[in-house]
Order: sequence, then C-alpha cells, then structure tokens
Amino acid sequence: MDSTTTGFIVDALTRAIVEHRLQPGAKLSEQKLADQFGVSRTLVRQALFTLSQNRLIQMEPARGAFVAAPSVAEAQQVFAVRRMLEAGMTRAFIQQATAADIAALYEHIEQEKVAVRRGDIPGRTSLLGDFHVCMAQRMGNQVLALMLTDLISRCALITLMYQSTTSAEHSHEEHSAIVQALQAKDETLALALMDEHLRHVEEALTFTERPLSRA
Amino acid sequence: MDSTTTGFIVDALTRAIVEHRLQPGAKLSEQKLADQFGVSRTLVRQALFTLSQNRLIQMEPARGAFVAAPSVAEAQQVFAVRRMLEAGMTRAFIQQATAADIAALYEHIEQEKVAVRRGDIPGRTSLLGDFHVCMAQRMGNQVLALMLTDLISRCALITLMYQSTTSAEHSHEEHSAIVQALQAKDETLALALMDEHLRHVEEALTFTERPLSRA
DNA sequence: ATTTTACAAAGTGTATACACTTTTGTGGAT
DNA sequence: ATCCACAAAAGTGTATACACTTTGTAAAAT
Repeated sequence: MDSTTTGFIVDALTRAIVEHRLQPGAKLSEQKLADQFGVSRTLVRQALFTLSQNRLIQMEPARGAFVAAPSVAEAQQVFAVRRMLEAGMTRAFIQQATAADIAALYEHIEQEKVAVRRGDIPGRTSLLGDFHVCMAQRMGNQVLALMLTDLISRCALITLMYQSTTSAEHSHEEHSAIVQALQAKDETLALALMDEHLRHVEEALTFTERPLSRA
Repeated sequence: MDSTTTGFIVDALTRAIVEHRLQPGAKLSEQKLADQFGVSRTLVRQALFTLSQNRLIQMEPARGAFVAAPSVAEAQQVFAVRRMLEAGMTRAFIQQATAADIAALYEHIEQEKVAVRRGDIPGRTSLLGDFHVCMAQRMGNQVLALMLTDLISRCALITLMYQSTTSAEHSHEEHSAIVQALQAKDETLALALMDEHLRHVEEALTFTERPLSRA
C-alpha cells in the first residue's frame, strides 16, 4: 500500500485542509477527486480512509467524506493531549538534549523568524507547528514525532475553524523563550513556558460552537 | 467506509495479533484472509491498511502485509510516550476526578482481580490494559482514550514479542496502589507509582534484539 | 398551499478483472 | 553439487463494473 501514489493524494488533501482551501464540512466526492488526480476511485478511497484515521475528515456511511469540523469539546481534548505529551517531551529534552539539539532548535527558530518577517502565511504556520515536531525528532523518538505531527495537523484545522487570533509573532517569541529555558536546563521554567504557550494558542480561539454550514 | 464489515475484520485481526495467535513477522495474504472472512480482497485491504496505520502490521510494497515486529528502539519509544501521556493523565485525574470516577476504577480493579484469580489469560491481559484506557475515558477525553488504546495494543504486541516476565498479579497490585493514591489526591505519590508501574512493565521485557524468522 | 409518493440522478459499497511485480521452481551450464 | 537463467506461479496494485443507498425533483393527493 501507500505506494507513494496514495501518499501523494493524502499529502495534497492534508495541505488543502490545513491551509484552509477546503472548508470544514465540505464534501469530498470520490469521483471528483479521482478525476482531479487522474486516478481511480480506489486510490482516492484509500487516501480518504487515511485522512479519516487522522481525523482530518469524517466519513459517514453511504453519504461520503466531509472535511472534519471538530467540536469545541474535541478541540479542547486535542489541546489537553498536546499539553500532556509536550510536558513530558520537554522534561525528556532537558535531560537528554545535547548542544547540537539546542542548536537545531535555534536554527529552526531562525527559519520561523524569516517566514514571519516575509509574511509567508502557509510557511510560517507550517514552521510554527514543526517546532514541536522538531523537538520530538531531536529526541530520536519517532513514535512521539508521528503522534505530534497528527495532533498538530488537527490543531491547524481547529485553529482555522475557530478563527484563531494568535499572532504568529507571539508564538515565535514563545518558542524562543522555551529554547532559552531548555538551553539553561531550567526544567521548571521550560515546563511553565511550554504549558503557557499551548494554553495561549488554545485561548486565542473563539470557542463559540457554531453549526457551520454542512454542505 | 468502515461499514462495520471492515471494522469487524480489523477487530478480529487485532485480537489475533494481540492474543499471539499470529506471530510477529507472519505474512497476511490478502486472498487467504478474503476467503477466510468470506469477503473480497477489497475489504481485507482496507482492514490491513487500518492495521498498518495502527502499527500492528507493516506493509511492504508489492510484497504484502506482515505482522509488525517492533524493534527494541520502537518498543522503548512507545513506552516513553505512554509515560508522558499517562503522567499528564494522572495529574488531570487528580484535579478533576469525582468520587464516581474513583469508584469506577475500583470496580475495574475488582474485575482484574477476578480475571487474575481465574487464570483467564486473554481476559486479564485485556483488562490490565483497559485500566489505563478507563482512566482516560473517565476524564471524558476521547482523544486521549483512543490514543492510549492504540498505544496499549502496540504494547501488547511488544510484550509478547519480547517475552515479558511481568506477572499479572504484580500489575494488578500496582493498579490498586495507584487508585489509592488517586483517591487520596496525593499527586506526587500517584505520579511516582504510575511511572514506576510503566517502567516495571517495560523492564520485565527481555530486550534482546532478535531477528525473528520473517516468514 | 402543503404534504406525500414515485421516480430519476448521483454517489457510495463491494466484487471482480487485469496488469505488473515478486517469488518460486526447473533445467542446463559450469 | 552449485550457480545462473528463465519460465511459471502466486500475489499485490489499480481500474472498472455493478448493486444498493441516499438525495433531489416533480407530479399527485390531501
């Protein structure tokens, strides 16, 4: 499976969803996608199935696939899980991280800064999320990195759905502060900053449960 | 999708893998499974695809699906993630749990005791894992519960692969101690017990990387 | 005018067919 | 006896066909 063809479709649709080119609730017709990608419904279905497992779309029996519209409750649960995971990750990082790991984070932050300055919206969104994945990968924990990747995709969907007011500069600055605490090996501070950072992102959402046209 | 037919096959195969009726590395032929379940390859492929996303099987292009044989490194990463998640979950539990939640855990532990006494191997294995999922569900965090369910399935596979020597009684007693700490709202103790519990399960594994006949 | 029913269109669910890759087994050469 | 070449068999990858469900529409009945 996943002979790169399916994977390509998954990636394309993931980007389309995360970059808001497909609205939550929008219907994804199998045949249309098949024509669009120039493949059969078989491959499209596999891709849709993958996305449904990633919770980026929801499949209703005999009705089709729709871009996921996470509820407020689900959004809060996702953030809660992120806080749990990333708190643990932060602790592990301080214990295990080498100078090279710290340097890698600094480099990442530099990329963030460039994207933010250039006003590169998709680029900075992606980079701001990747910061967290980068930490996981630097720990050498692939399992954690994959889980975080999924969670962050869901967060991107949530963020655009509930019209986040978080400024990219703000997140970037918080990342910077976190790395400094990591470098200083100040566990208490790093944990507090990471938790605060995630809560800021969550609190910036306007959690008004709205029906959101379902077609 | 997942019109219960695929889900049924997924569940059946998951049980077969977790209960050791399918050895790690064993090949899963699509046509054989299709005949066995009385469906077409289409549904079997969907089920296999799901299992591959759950990391219970591994699909190699043009070669087929094999029961996953997690490496030592992957096993340790899975346990590391569990410790992170469950530490956070324990904290949240102490903060939010009601008397009814505590009671539910006590009831669960009672079921564990029964299964352990009766020597009901599959039952007790399942229950010992469900203890952790039960905590997540009691917190009302479905996202967390689903992630833990997946992780625990993987742990079951890991455990049987590396011939765990953990006694079921031991795990059961540790669960009991954890619940008591939760009831006393002793966060420090509960966290220590939970972490220790997960480390015990992990340390009971004989982490000798073995090739394991791949056919 | 509103509701109901029948029918047509569209779309999903599953099975099957075919192309292509990998594997296996056989025969001959070294 | 071992090794290589090649052909047959098995199995996966993708496309398509068909059945069935849902949905939308329009006519008929209330």
